[in-house]
Amino acid sequence: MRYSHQRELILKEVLSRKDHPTAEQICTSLREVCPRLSLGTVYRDLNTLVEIGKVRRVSIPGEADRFDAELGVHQNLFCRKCRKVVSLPISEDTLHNLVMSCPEVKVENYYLTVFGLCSDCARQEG
Amino acid sequence: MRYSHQRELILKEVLSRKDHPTAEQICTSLREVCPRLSLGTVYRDLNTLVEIGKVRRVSIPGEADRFDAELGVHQNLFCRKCRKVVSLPISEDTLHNLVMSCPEVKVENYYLTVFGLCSDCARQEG
DNA sequence: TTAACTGCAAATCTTTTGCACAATC
DNA sequence: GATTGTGCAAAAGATTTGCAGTTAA
Repeated sequence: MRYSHQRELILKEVLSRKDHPTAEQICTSLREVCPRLSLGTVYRDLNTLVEIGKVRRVSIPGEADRFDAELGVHQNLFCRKCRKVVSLPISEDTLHNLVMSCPEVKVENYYLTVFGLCSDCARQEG
Repeated sequence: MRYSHQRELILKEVLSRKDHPTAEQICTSLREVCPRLSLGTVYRDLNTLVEIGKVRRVSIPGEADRFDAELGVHQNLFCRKCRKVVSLPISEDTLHNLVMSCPEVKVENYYLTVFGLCSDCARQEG
């Protein structure tokens, strides 16, 4: 793989944001600095970055994929009210053991998506 | 809500299958007995059935949604080789406690999707 | 120079929707 | 008879892809 200006920009953007942006949001942001950037390129580069493990994809049923660079220990909550994705401190060990304990099948990866209200919205609703 | 022949057919089809079919697969099957059945209706009815809790939606990133009627204790594995969805015996209690233990946020629902190889494919690959 | 990367637009795939008609209550 | 549900086709939304041109090695 060789160097690409666009791919670097995209990686830097994902690294610098904490709001789990979509491909479209990343593209819109970056067009301020790279006006010709195309959405197709953003998708292509994000796929590459996910493959090489520099970026993580967060899929939410019925929504556009989000991307983040927090490769650490956490899973995500999708807020039904403000539609934000927030990180969730869930014991990776416990989850890992739970998933890996399944007999017969070969687990390679897993995804926990939690729905509900983020702390801000939960406070508001009481 | 009033009775509908199509909705009943769709529910019966989902109940009778164990292979987590997509809306398209359900539609194709049912056309043998109801040739005019439209895909739009299948989607509409499946959404209704999910809302009233008779059917469960299984979302897999990048794939069409699957539907099943197993409302019991289990989560799903998506096989990367044969692309089948199989049920997974995971301790619902442990998972529930794990998810519900998150502070501040209000968890309403959650989804564990596991990727890897189903038992058949795992055996083949060794 | 040549293979990988990009922009652009068109294509693909899944799901939803508008509307006129049909079925249910 | 009033609504709800359906079929059909078109639309919408997200993502991929083909191709011709550009760029990094």
